[in-house]
Amino acid sequence: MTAARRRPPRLVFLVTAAERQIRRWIAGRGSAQTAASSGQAISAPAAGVLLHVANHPGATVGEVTAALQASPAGASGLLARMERADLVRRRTDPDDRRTVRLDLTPTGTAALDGVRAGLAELNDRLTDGFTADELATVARWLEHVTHTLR
Amino acid sequence: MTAARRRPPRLVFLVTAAERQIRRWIAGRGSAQTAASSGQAISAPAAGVLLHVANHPGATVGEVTAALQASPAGASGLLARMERADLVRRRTDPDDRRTVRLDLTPTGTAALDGVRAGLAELNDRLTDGFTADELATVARWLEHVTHTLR
DNA sequence: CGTTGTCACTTCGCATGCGAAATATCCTAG
DNA sequence: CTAGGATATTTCGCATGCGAAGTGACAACG
Repeated sequence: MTAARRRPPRLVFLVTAAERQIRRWIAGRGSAQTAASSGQAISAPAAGVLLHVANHPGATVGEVTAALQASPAGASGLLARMERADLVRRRTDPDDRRTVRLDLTPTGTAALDGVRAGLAELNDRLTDGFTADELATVARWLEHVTHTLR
Repeated sequence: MTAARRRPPRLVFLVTAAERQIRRWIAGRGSAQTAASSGQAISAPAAGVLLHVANHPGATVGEVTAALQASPAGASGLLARMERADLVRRRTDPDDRRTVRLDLTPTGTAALDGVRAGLAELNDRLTDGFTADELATVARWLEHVTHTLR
């Protein structure tokens, strides 16, 4: 059981599996707790959008794209679905009609509390049993992954 | 910069971003290196299938599903695409015609070397700059995520 | 002013992945 | 032997995500 005994497992697979498990959890239990009031599960990327737009009203699609580290196409699709779900509103910037500015709808604002609560619970579960140092290592590694493959 | 200084970033987002980055890397640079000979990028789950079936010829769909920690539906779809790409063959078990047994095609077998090489390179990049202990912590955390949300 | 390039975003075609329902096959009790 | 349940896999509808190509709008040069 000593840390370095076993040949390090394939981290690629572990990350893939972990991400899918998170997605499943959000879709499943999440629908009963994360979104609580609204009743529908809000995916991690969607939650990211809600939080970003809440902190930066009038944010552009490009800003959201950067914040999520997604592709423009992916962000566009996500925002379209979120608009269909009445969570955000898209509005063409009158000063530069190429850019689209985003705002939360009342529904989106109302969903915020549930999102924050769900995120907190998820974070609690994910961090449970690990020291701050260990979690810092994990975070550093995840950032390393994101940046080294860029 | 001390480890525990900043409020721990939202691990959920980091995992999500890292997984997407891995997927992008495989699809992009991967097509030129991972699959080398065959020429087409092989996704992480597809690589998992190839390796599992190589080690367990005649494996069933259920076994692959468990190995990948995927849903039966997801595995089924993946296998359908892999069969379309001529990487695996599906054959009904004559002793129990509900189960489907899997084997690698010659193409699939030929792709194995490239897959292993790509996986090794990816693993090198992912582990670069981290000690064995740190990586063990990361692996332990990823497994914790997978299991605690189950 | 127009032409030409750049920028912001969307659309399209595809891969991946899920849950729920359908399908086909096997097994077991009566 | 057969009805009913269990099991293995697929199909369907949807969400997510990407790259490439398309669209519309600004900008800069002549």
